[in-house]
Amino acid sequence: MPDDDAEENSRNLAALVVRSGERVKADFARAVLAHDVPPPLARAILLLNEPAPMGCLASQLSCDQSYVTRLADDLVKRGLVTRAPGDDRRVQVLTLTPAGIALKNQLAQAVSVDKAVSSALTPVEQEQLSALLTRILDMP
Amino acid sequence: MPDDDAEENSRNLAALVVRSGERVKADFARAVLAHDVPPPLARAILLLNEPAPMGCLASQLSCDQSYVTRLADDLVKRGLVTRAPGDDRRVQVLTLTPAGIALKNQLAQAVSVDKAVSSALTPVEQEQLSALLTRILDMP
DNA sequence: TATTGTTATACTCTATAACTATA
DNA sequence: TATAGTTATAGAGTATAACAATA
Repeated sequence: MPDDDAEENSRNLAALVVRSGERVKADFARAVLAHDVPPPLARAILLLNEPAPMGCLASQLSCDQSYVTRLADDLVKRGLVTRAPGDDRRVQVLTLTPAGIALKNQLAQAVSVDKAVSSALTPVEQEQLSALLTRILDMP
Repeated sequence: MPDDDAEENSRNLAALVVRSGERVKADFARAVLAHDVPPPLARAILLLNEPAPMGCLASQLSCDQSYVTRLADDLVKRGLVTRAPGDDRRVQVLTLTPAGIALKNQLAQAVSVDKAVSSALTPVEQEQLSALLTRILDMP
């Protein structure tokens, strides 16, 4: 039955997509945990190229604002960011401290060295992969 | 600086791989939750084509055995599987009940209908994607 | 003694709801 | 009254460690 084959193939492909995502996440986690930074904190740090309101970070991380509060608490406790009111006094702006900047550079280095994705594929293949995955993500 | 570009591209690609995996997982979750089955339970059910020892399920799910105990408790409570000692009396064999089989068929149907991956791509493209992702997963 | 599974506990990541302060 | 952030709480998914039964 070719129908069953098609179905099984597409299930395998789905599983492959999931496992690849998990592999990339695991690589990221390994790289940043070596610097004693939990992955969610590392993600936030790497996004903080410019000082940013907490709500902005929430949308970049696509998570709830209350979770950003939690992350920010942790980052401040570690001396990696400061929290200061913005022009609109409701807004709290997060800014990397010098220690935060130094750590961000280390993390950027660590995650770029530890890149299963780019070391496995040629630039052309990376383009192909990117195009295919974009098609999936663009599905309704 | 072309180096920065390459680095940024590979970071974007990594993010794309992660997001695609999350998309597929979210589609799976939506499909099975419509049948009142939490995703981890659904995964277990779909793997139970044949009666299987718990340790076998643990390795297929790549999770700890103690977690399989938890899943099995839940599946038994729902009347979807039975737990019975095997030839080696240390082993507990999980077998789908008739209700479990019926649900498995419904779930298989639901997840195959709801397939962003295969509806977004032609068979040839699916082959390409599969090959590229396999290369990533085969990295040391 | 090594292996299979269970129990109790705890951890990580994240959301929801109710709230405060500012606009 | 709408918006930004905070607090307290809770839930999903999963692991670790100590243990029991069988081999």
